[in-house]
Order: sequence, then structure tokens, then C-alpha cells
Amino acid sequence: MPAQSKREQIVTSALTLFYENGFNATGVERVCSEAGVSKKTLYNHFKSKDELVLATLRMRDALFRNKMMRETERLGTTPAERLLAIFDAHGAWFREKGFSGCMFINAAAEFSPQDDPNHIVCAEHKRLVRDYLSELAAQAGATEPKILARQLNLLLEGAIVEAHVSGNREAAALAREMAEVFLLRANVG
Amino acid sequence: MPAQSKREQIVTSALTLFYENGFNATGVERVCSEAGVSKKTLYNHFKSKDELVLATLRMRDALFRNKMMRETERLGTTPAERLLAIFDAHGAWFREKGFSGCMFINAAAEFSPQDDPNHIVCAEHKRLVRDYLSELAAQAGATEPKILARQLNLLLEGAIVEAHVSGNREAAALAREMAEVFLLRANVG
DNA sequence: TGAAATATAAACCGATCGGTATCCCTTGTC
DNA sequence: GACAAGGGATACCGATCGGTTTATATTTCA
Repeated sequence: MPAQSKREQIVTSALTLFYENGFNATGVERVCSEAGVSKKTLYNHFKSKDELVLATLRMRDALFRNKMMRETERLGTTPAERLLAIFDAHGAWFREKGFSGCMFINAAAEFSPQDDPNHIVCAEHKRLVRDYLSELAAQAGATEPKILARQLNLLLEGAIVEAHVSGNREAAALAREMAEVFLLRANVG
Repeated sequence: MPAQSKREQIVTSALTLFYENGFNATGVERVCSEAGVSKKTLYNHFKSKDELVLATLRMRDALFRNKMMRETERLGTTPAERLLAIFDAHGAWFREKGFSGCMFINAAAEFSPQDDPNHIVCAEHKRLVRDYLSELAAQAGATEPKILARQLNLLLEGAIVEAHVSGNREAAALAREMAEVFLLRANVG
């Protein structure tokens, strides 16, 4: 049993390929060759491409939020600092090589109907991010943590889109400045 | 010569199909049958599917901004009112049947490389929207119209994503409340 | 009316799609 | 040493992809 199971190899390759080239535009054959795995093995672990997409999105959700939380807690000590540090963490992400926007926004674009299972996973991811913001906002003593969370989340989404569509890698800094205003209004900081 | 030329029929069908089902997921054959036109005619007017995509995006840009400006000017009289009316216009859009997010955000997701011609058109569209906001901001006497425009634009983007990915059709109202804060800070209103 | 242009429907092209089946070889286990 | 399981390579399946061709209307206008 290798360090990475076959299943993990497949999902790892799918993460990059789907992210950088899109879901419909990436064939299973490509995923197999990139993972160094035969088609038979892929369909041994996943019933269909759609199931692989689902598993890949779930893995991305786990990896993304894990990294976001780690970075946020590294860059800030108090909850209030961390609410702003999230924007810095996003700014660093925007500057990474291979940045292609938010995988879930991209997936929601390709799986547009909101009752599509893939779309639902995207909505869940966004809710979990919002929950994290809400938690930090509550810890920071915000007057209305959930509202503050929705506001900050909206700023994050806007920054991600600006960064990807318009290639504006400074969008995170703008969003951060805007976020400060709402932190103050919620009696945070 | 009919009310709509063949070319217009094709683009009109492509607008809906690409918007609701995605670009890669929509075949040219489907566009033809929906437009009531033969494949040969399509390729008589467009050298390739890619060129059709490009033409469709450009048409969408024209239609979208035209409607946005008309609605904005209908819902508000002063430039300051209109800067807020844009959010109301977006709110109405989110509630339209068949709403599938911003076609340019969706296209940027499928044509991810920022030097892809299709992606470039998306960035241009976003710039033109920002320019409109900037123009209104200047008319409203904002202290720094371009900064205000970037702020409002970021809020709009965030609202669109929230509305589509998470199905939150009230995102426009939230964004509008947030926008008011920045109008005041720019000495508008 | 007659010639030129433009349309259609359909067959057709090679390539690729998601997915299956076959064959053979390696691997671990008793 | 026998044996089952899993995986690799590959051929194959029907369907669809973007795109071309052909043969046959239909339209347009001098």
C-alpha cells in the first residue's frame, strides 16, 4: 500500500485538472493518465465521472477550508484580527501560480441548476465558509455576528471574482479596507 | 429579409443555451436546431464555434449593459439614487426565471486562462460596467469616483455570486445596504 | 423568366466523449 | 507452489463532438 492510495492519486490529479481546465472540458482519460492509473481502476473506485466530480469537490472543500483556517489563525491572534487576516490569506491565494478563481464558483457555472448535486456541494461549501466567519464574528463580540459574516462573505466573493475575471490581484486589499468599515460598525476592533 | 437575420437567430438561440447550459456543454447542433437553421448556415456566418461564443458574449454585453442602464435610469433620478438603483435592478434580475448567474463569470470559469479571447471579453465587460459606475459616481460628486466605483462593483459581484451559487435572492438587498455606507463615506447622498 | 445566391437536410469525417470488456501480469496470502 | 485479487494496457462500444460536403430546394433580383 503506497503512501497515497489509488483513490487518492485519482482525486489529487482531478483536483488540479478540473480546477485549471474545467469539469466538462476534462476527460476521464486525462485524469487517468495524469494519475498514472488505468481507466478500469478509476471506475473501480468511482461509479461514474459525476461521482468523481463530487468526490473532488468535497476534497477541495476540506483542503480549502483547512488551509484558510490555518492561514487565518497564523496571520492573526485575536478573532477581530483574524476576520481581517482572511482577506490577506485570500490575497496570497490570488497571487499563487495557477490561480483560477474559486473552484466552487466555477463548478456552479458548469452545473448551473441549483438542484444539481454538484451545485449543492458548492452551496454547502459557501455555507461552511460563512459559518466560519460567523463563528469568528461571534468570538470577536460583533453585535450581529451572522449579519457581519454575510457582509464579509459577500466582500470575499466579490474579491475572488474580481481577481479571476479581471485579473485584479489587489482585489483582496480593497475588500479588506471595506471589511474594516463593517467591523467597526459591528463594534469589533 | 426577415425581422431577424439568420445570424441574429443563431446568436439569440446561443444566448439562452450557453447561458443556461454552459458553453462546453452546448453543442453547435443544439444551437442550430433551436435556431431553426442548418449547420451549414451557422458555419456560413461563423468560422468556428469559438467565434460564435465570442459573438454571443459580445451581444450579451451589449444587451446586459443596455438593460442595466435603462433600468437604473428608470428607478432613480439623481446619480446618487441611480448608484443604489443598480442594486435593485440586480435584485429583480436575480428573481427572473432562468437566472443562472453572470454569463461572464460563468464564461471566465470555462475559459480560465486570462489570455483566452473569450476570457478577455469577460474582463472587458466587467471594465465597462465599472466605467458606468465610475461615471455615475463622478456625476454624483463622489470624492474619489473611481474608488467608489470599484467598491460598488465588488459588492455587485459578490451579490451575483451569492445569488447564483447559494441561491440567495436577497443578496442584492444586503449589497445595497453595504453600498449606502460607501456612498456616505464618499460624500454622496 | 432565368441565373446567382443562399438555404436546407442529410450523410459523412476523424476525434473524443463516458463507460465496458478482455487479456495478462503482478502482488500478497495461505 | 497454488490461487485469488487488483491493476495496467488496450481494444472496443455507442454517442456526440466540431466541422465539411453534397445534393436539393428556395429565395432574390436583374
